[in-house]
Amino acid sequence: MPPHHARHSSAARRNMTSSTPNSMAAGQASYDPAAVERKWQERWRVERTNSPDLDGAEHPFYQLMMFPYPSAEGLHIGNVFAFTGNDIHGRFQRLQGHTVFEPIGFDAFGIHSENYALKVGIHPMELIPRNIENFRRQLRRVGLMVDWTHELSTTDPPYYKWTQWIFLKLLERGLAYRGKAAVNWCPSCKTVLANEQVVNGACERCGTPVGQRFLEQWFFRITEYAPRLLADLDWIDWSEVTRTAQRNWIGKSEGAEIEFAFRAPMSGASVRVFTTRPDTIFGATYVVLAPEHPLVDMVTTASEQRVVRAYVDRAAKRDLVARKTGDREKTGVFTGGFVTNPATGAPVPVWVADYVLMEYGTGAIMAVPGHDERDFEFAGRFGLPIVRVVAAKGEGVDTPLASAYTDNVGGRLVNSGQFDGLTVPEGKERIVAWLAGRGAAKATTTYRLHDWTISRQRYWGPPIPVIYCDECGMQAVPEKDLPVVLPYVADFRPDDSGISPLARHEEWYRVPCPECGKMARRETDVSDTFLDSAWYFLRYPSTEFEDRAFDAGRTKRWLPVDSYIGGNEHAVLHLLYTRFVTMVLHDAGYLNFEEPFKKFRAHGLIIRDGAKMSKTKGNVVNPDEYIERWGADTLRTYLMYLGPFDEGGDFRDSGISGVKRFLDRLWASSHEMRSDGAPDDAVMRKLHRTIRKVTEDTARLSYNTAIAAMMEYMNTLRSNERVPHRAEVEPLVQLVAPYAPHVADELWERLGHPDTIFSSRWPSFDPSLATEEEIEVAVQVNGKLRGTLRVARDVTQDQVLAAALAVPAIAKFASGTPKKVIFVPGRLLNIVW
RNA sequence: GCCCGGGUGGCGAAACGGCAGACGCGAGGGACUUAAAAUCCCUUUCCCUUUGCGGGGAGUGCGGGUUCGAUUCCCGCCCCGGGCACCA
Repeated sequence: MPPHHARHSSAARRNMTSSTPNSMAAGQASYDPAAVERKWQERWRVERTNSPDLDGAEHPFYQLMMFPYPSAEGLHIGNVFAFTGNDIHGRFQRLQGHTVFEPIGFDAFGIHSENYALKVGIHPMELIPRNIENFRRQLRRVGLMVDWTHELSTTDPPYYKWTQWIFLKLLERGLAYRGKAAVNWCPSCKTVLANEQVVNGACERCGTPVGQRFLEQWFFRITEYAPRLLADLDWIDWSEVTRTAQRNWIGKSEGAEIEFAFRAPMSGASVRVFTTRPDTIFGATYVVLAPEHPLVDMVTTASEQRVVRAYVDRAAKRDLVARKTGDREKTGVFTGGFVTNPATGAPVPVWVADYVLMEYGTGAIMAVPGHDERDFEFAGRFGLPIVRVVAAKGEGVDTPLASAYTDNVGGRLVNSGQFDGLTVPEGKERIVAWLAGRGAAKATTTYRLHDWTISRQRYWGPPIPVIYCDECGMQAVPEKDLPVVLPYVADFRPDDSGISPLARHEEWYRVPCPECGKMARRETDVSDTFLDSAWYFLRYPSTEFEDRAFDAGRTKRWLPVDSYIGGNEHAVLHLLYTRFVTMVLHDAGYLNFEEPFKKFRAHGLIIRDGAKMSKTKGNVVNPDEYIERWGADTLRTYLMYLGPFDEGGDFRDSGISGVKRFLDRLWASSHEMRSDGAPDDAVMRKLHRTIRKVTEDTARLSYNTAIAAMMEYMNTLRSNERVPHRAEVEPLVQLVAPYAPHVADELWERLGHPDTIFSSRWPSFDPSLATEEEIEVAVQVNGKLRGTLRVARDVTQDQVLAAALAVPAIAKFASGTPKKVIFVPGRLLNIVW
């Protein structure tokens, strides 16, 4: 149901095209967002308003938003929310005098695109450009300050040439390697997934339970960077939630590796375990190996061979889902072998159980059932001894353990020989030192983070630039031969073989060896999409250079990114890989910074009717509809007004009319205002307070309260049908500009300014005007509010107290001299009798 | 289970430890108008009391605590959302 202005729209449009500066007084047209937005989007394009001088900017500001994946469904309202939040910040910085670069691009490679292409039966090379075109159209309508001359798509050969180049840099530095490994295999997408892409044991993309496969894969040695990736989190200016997520993902654990020597008949060998609780070693009553552990065969005695073999086989077949989720009932088998507890000298049995994971620590643990829940459960189930070695206050060696006692702060060591009575931290240190002295232990740090699997047995990605030669072995594709272009192949469907579709195209993969010239074979896997997006921000300022990934001068001027705002769903994927790649390029001498973003802020999620938007739920909001009905300016401002930007919010139709009304009133005020005489003093004070608040709130992304402040000022401007003065209105148009750029530019022009409002300077506030002369002070008696007083701003405590005592409603509580008087200047007076 | 968020009117939400509910939506009433729209004005947490003006009390998920004063800080719970999940 289009609002009131619909029937005026054609008249409005006529009026607008003929409007000239200063024509406002004559025949004001009502606000027609569609016409205004069309006009200004065109003007900005023609005048290149949003293309900064990348080489000459004196105060560069790089505002980066997370580039979208161009889905067939088109732009999502969540994208609009995120981009608007970025755009407001970028426009605000520009009004502050910065030269702002706000680029956008498309993250168009990857499984998501490819799966959709398979579903609709259209080749991605046709589908993706179509989707991108639709995204461009929609993005333009939102009115973003995007520099379209630096647009990029990860699927363009001039872009992925450099993605491949980055792969080669990692290869050169020994950070890319091939290895056969148990990998997550999605049977539906028929490809390998990184750990980060497995959600609850299922494929992040399609939801199919993920299985386990052993495949030869390319890995990036991100674990080598774990300590640095972790350390920098202490100082980078990022949202705390994101830093915490990364910290947890990297998962640093300090502890020790301890050797448990095998007993006869295998004397001489030993198994190394990792533990974070070396203090509990006197309570280690058995040792557990992961089923994949290389020592399993060796330790297993002849009599146990059959059972152990069967268990190991079953574990190998059991996919990672069943093992990592669902029923977690502990299982395991005894190997028949024994090792010696290096602290007690006692023999302890060696078991195999799948609750121990090969990929973490050493793949073997010392089990301390008394002080570890999992070990407690396992020991209970298999009748293994449970020994107490830590006791809380009031407990002794013999206090029975109904469950594992895992507290590592309050307890004291017991049953631990010479170490009895120590606290847990003391025990850790002393026991490790003691064992280390005998060569049986060393303090170590372990990380949860795994190396990054980047091979994808799929079609839609950049081919990994490597050639295998029977004579010379694995060869990197020489830089001059980049890009290795992804060929158009009609049959790009993956199959169960675990081999990439490109491996079916001999005409493509047969190439001469760059070293010896004999026929060799290209790598037929492509790389993970997350590699594409790990460096895109480096490319934007340099899109016109074909002979380098990023130009040194441009990079020096524009990077690192000043402000990056995006969804926290990327906290441990994109944002971690990006930091890693940046560090590697820094170490390789290509960048002089190792952290890519000076500032990162996570925004919230837009939901609908309390639920995440999805096609199946049918609650997807199409931005086009809202832009048509209300205009982009209203939609933008409304999305920001919904709630705190970092929390997101529930998108409902109710409320959007209030924002439209606000812009209508801004329009009306700009036309009705008077220019003669002087502005109202009280209104001007309110204006300066508003400028201060909007400036502060916009800077810290508190958009909802900034908008509220502008609305409040609008109420002041128009209260009791007063006619506002030009000096009262004009600055408001500027304050609104980051939020509702089209209407602001239109009104700015109508106010007689020939240039875009975005080349004007943000209004400043006068601190003395921003302060009220008279203030209201709350008067409390014994902490309870009993009245308020209007007093001069700079009154003293005694003056307020005297005034308060003169008020009967307060004086009636008086009983002698007050025990205490608390005075908060400008706020309140509390009298305690 | 662990780690993050969050819980405030009919609704979305504000609130440096200092007048809880700004701003907006919705609802009700009024002015202007032939009428409508637009605009402007008033009311809108709950309970008690008062013919009215007014007065009193309770109240920010629950229970404690610190403080002259707590939505805000501390301790212990409950509920909702998200993430991680046998990580030794």
